[in-house]
Amino acid sequence: MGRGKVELKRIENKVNQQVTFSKRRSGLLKKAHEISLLCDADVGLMIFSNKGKFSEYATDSCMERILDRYKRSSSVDEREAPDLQSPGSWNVELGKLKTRLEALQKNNRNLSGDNLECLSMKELQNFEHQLDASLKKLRSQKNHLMNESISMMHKKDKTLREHNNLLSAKMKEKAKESTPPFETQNHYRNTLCLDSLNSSESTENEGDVGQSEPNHHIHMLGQNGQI
Amino acid sequence: MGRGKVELKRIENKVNQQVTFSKRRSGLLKKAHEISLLCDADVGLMIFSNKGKFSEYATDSCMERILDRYKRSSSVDEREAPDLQSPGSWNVELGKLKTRLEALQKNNRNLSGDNLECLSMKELQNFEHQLDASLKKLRSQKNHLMNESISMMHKKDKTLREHNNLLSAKMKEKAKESTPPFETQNHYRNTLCLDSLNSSESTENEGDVGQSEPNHHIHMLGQNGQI
DNA sequence: ACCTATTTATAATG
DNA sequence: TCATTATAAATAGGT
Repeated sequence: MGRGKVELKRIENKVNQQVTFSKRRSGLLKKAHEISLLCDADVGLMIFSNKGKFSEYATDSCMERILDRYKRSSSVDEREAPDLQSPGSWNVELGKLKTRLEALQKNNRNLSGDNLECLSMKELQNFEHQLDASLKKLRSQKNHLMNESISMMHKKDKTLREHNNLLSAKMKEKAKESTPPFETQNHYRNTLCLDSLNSSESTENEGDVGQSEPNHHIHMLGQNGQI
Repeated sequence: MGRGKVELKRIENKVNQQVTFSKRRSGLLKKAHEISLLCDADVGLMIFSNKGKFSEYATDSCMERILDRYKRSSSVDEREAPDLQSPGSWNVELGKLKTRLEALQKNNRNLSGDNLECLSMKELQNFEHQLDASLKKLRSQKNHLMNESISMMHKKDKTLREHNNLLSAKMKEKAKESTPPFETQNHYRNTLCLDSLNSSESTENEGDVGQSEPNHHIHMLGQNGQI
């Protein structure tokens, strides 16, 4: 959006970076406000510039409320600073950590597809294979989870059907007691069974179990909890 | 931004609201990521839809880190660069770095598909999308590189052929001077041309250019690689 | 900070 | 939801 297409990588020129930051920050805040207003959403946004300057937006101007909601939704909130007592060469440690951190961050960006311009063909291919492999593993794990949930539903279904049969049998008994057996009643019972079976099967087939391509069916399944 | 001007007020129609929410949410997340990457900013973004569905973005995928920083900055004033001279601050710095490093490392493992067992369905889906997007970007970049090299070789080929023609012409001249023209020499020239052409083409076709996902890449591709 | 040429985001539509 | 398209908005690069 501007006179040139923007490269998705760190802006090295400090001045440009600062200008861009300022413009984009206001854009981001504005859009956060808009979605909150238009769509009735609760939004919390925190921005620290590289210089440490802080900006925020929160629906109803109350970040605390959003944070509370966040904590509640993510249930687990254990907070503990790592204990570092050894008075030794912190200086050295710090340097090492920073180096390592930079390496990791670079890798992370590569893996996120954000820093590809400077990679050679061979490196690109390596990353491609790595990503492909990761995706396979991930999808297999996803399928595993889904299959588990499906078999669980099968069991549930079976249980329900058994219960249903039991109830039907009982009804039959009662019917026998009060009135002499009649053809119509048998027929009635069978119909009931079939109905319950059909409805449960159509329910459990509502998600797309098949591999590959993230798609909306899967979203809907996982939407509200862990399956 | 769209076919109609947007009214800055709550969208009453539930369906429209949901659609708009979905679109704007992805836009917001994207922009949060972009400012983080481009300007080296630390960003934390939390969104609850009106239905309660939660989405988030955090620099380095670690919301906890951002929240921590937020808490620190809102209680104690986190002005400017940390004072590395005071002995106590190293400790703090070190802790921060380690936290960040751990976050990155975790993210890295997840992106590499190494640590999937403990992820929820939702997290898995997030990572799947991320990986998919990365792979697309990566392949597009790969294609870009290949196209570049191909067009370079075409140029080279052209140059060589021109040079070749020049030489042939010269030879022909010389031949004219010393001996009367003969069929064999023409034939020789043609053979040479074909050879140079073939060798360059076999080189440029190494690797798979036409990888999957045709649609979106196409327009990204044309950017710089003319062929 | 202001100005536009462009690129992006997205509302409407199928 | 998904894709497409026409348009409104955001913003990169200049001044």
